[in-house]
Amino acid sequence: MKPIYALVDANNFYATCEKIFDPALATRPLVVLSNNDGCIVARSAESKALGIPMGAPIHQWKDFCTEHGVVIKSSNYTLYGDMSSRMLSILQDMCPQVESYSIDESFLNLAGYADPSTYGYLIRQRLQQDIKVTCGVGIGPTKTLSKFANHLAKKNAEFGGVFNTLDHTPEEMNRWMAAYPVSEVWGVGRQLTKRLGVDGIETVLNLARCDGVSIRKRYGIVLEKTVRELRGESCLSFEDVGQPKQQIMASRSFGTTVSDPHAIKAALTHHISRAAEKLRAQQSVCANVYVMLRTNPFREQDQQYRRTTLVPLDHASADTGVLMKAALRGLRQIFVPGLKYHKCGVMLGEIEPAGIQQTDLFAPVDDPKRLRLMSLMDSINKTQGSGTLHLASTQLSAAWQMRAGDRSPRYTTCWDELPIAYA
DNA sequence: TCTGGGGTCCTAGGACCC
DNA sequence: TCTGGGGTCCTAGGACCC
Repeated sequence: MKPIYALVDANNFYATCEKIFDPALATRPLVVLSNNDGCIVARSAESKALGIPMGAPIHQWKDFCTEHGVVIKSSNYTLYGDMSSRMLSILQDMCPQVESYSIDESFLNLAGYADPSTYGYLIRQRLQQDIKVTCGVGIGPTKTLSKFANHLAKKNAEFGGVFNTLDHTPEEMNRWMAAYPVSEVWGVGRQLTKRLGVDGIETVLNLARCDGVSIRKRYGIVLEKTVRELRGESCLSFEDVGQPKQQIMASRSFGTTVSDPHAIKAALTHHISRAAEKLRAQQSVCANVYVMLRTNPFREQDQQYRRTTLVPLDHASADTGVLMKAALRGLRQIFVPGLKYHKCGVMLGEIEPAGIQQTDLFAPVDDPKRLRLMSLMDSINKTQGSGTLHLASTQLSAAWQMRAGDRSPRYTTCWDELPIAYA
């Protein structure tokens, strides 16, 4: 049976999470900042109404926020992550096939349901009731159409939060597609919008009516799939939850510019620890470690530098110590003294499931005793808080730490930060 | 002063091989 | 004088997503 895709997407997810636990904020405009308190990554409905744009650097909007009483919050991923998994378990309870696409979005397969649209309303109601999260539901025969339907559901109040393309005639759908710019299509970003505009393709309908082959020649295979999906031909399949990641990254900009190699080393060892933890959590090993280092591209007055280097391991590993040694070797290769660095990070590549690597008798493998130590460390860090236990080689240095001035409490995961109700 | 982090997929170009 | 071309692998980088 062909799948029927329902995209369930929470409205203003981060802002909503903040409001749920602090009723005083219920009707106030609110924005949530990125890591490091750099730019605005989420806005409540009231902030959107004030015209605050997504992604804006907060320093350009600080005065505006003060003037209009906008509440500014640092991001609290512990809280959002926990709310996200609650949302996911409700969806999994309501539908056997769920693909978690991002922290606040999932695709569901509603094929076989007697009335997908009605079920969409039920899903919406249940999320509202159980966790106070409002979402939009877009339903269609392809992922790209369900994305577009979701957008229509959110933008047009008359649909009550659910839009199903299958409930509309082709003529009606054409009218909807003609009414929205091509930039609303999933997979069409800024650059493509510009190029398509030059070619006279300005609305969703314009794109849907393009010839697949010529689009492929001019724009590549990705956009060709998008065109076909807009016409109802499914090209992107359903992926079940729990696929192991093929790359694992950990990177962060420094709170300030950093030139001291020891501070960079400290940051890098921290990133490796986090990445290795994620690697072990999905029961994988990796064979490559990429190290990235760069200056701040926004500071045009500074000398610019960015480099990545790949360090292959001599055996696939999930041992923090092994990965750490490789990362530090990479850092020595690309570090240039005297520059003002802004960000560093690591990426683990060539990831495969642990335990099935091809090895011959003489190829080194991870030391099982060390692996038991790692898994013990992981479980303690999981329950007692990240960083409770770490390898001695993980250097502690405050020089590069993030800023997060206005983070709300981790209401749902930390005993010390539970919400308090006064009777 | 202050501009995120994590992920995927595709493509172009160089190196290398036969 | 004339000095291949196609396949594959790797890497870097770009585009997109949220």
